[in-house]
Amino acid sequence: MSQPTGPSPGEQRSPFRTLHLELSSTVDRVADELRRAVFDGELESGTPLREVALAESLGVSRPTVREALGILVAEGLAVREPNRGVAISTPEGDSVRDICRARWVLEGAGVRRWPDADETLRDAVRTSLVAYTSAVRSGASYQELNERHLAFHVSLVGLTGSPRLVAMADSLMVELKLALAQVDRIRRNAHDQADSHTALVMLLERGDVTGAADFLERHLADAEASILDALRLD
Amino acid sequence: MSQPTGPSPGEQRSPFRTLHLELSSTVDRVADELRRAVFDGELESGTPLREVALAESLGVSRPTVREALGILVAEGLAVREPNRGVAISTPEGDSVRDICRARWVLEGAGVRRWPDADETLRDAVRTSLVAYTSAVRSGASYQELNERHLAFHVSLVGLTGSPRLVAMADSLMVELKLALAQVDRIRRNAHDQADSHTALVMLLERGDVTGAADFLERHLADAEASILDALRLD
DNA sequence: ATTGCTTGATTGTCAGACAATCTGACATGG
DNA sequence: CCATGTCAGATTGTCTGACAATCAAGCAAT
Repeated sequence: MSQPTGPSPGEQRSPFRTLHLELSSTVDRVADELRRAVFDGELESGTPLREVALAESLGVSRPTVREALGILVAEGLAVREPNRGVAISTPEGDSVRDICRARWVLEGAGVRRWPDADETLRDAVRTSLVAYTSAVRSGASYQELNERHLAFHVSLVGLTGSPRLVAMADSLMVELKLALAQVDRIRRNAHDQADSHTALVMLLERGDVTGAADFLERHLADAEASILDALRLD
Repeated sequence: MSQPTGPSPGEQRSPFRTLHLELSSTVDRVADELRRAVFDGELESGTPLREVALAESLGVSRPTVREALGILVAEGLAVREPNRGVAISTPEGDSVRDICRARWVLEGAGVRRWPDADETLRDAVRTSLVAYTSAVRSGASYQELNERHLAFHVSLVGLTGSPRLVAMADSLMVELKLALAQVDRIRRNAHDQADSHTALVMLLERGDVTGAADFLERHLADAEASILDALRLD
């Protein structure tokens, strides 16, 4: 035995554990580019995504574009009507309400598990909070503020310790970003919510879980009302 | 105005409201067939899904198969390793635990909303319960019992009134069905859980929401232990 | 005003092809 | 014996080109 510390073949015990190689397919890069364009407001809600036009524009073939569009549709960023192609989703009032309701279920579950959660998960919440607040103070770009803000909320779901719930929260945030991109097209009012979030974490650190849950519920309700108001949807 | 009752062009007021035409693409049919084969145990966990072989077998082209495989992967039923193709997922112990934890979050949220839920949603729970119990009494097939059983649990999530949470629950059930299909390959022990479910609904009808929630938590914990035991995973 | 036809555009699906990559076996050299 | 280099086969990732089905719009006809 030349490797006394790694007898099991499945688990490599080597000095290269920290190395990673980002191998991305063309399809993934196309999907990323489309997402970026949507979130940056370059593609308005309802815009049809023609396969041939995109293929020529991006310098890839039509099947590749088609597969990328399938990903966007699966994520809810776009909708496909049979034989009519796919178009950027238009966030309805019902969608926003539904997303916020689902957020409350997921994030509330995370907050309630704060006392029992692993220390590393609680630390993830703290670090995402400081990442957000420091971005606010340093006057980061609007896109980045949104990103950090939503990342904080996802880290709350992370308290459940469930990768699947986090994935669901991520998917909700993607849809939310779509709605926000439509709002920001009109008026970019990323009002500072750092204080609110800091207060939430302080309640948690103090052990007041139910207080934090109530606070979160109000916070999410406010966010919903704010988005609906900005979208001018009843 | 020749249509005084339907002035808005988006809402058709015609006598054909009940008609529906199921238009399904080839890709969807391929995906359905693959799902069926997995759930029926024809495809063992870990089986590689070769694109050319499937295309010839099903009489469709490779891009069509490829797109269907993408759907399966997005659902979590299969995994894709770059340049190595996709294979049926193998349910790990961690996956089962995670699925059950996520189930508890979603279904618990539904149960807690029973008092405030719309009457039609509560009725959906009742009807799915009788659909399950009657299937049990009539000695329905194993597949159908599973289907009804999981449909009842999804109907609990439906109490939240959130389509997205229901979709998430559906996705969890699909993964659960995959794990159960592996179990049933060995021993088909769909032990009768109708009594347990009936007791849960009776607690709800009585207005004992917290009691129902506790009952559900135990029920889900038992289910998790049972599946893990059957899979012989620690 | 409704129906029917025609044209152009777009998607859904197919067939064939090629390069890149993985697997496994084999050969080579220390 | 072990590590490395090499090769053939298999499979995927992607491209090209093509065709039928469907849709939208415009126009003609009843």
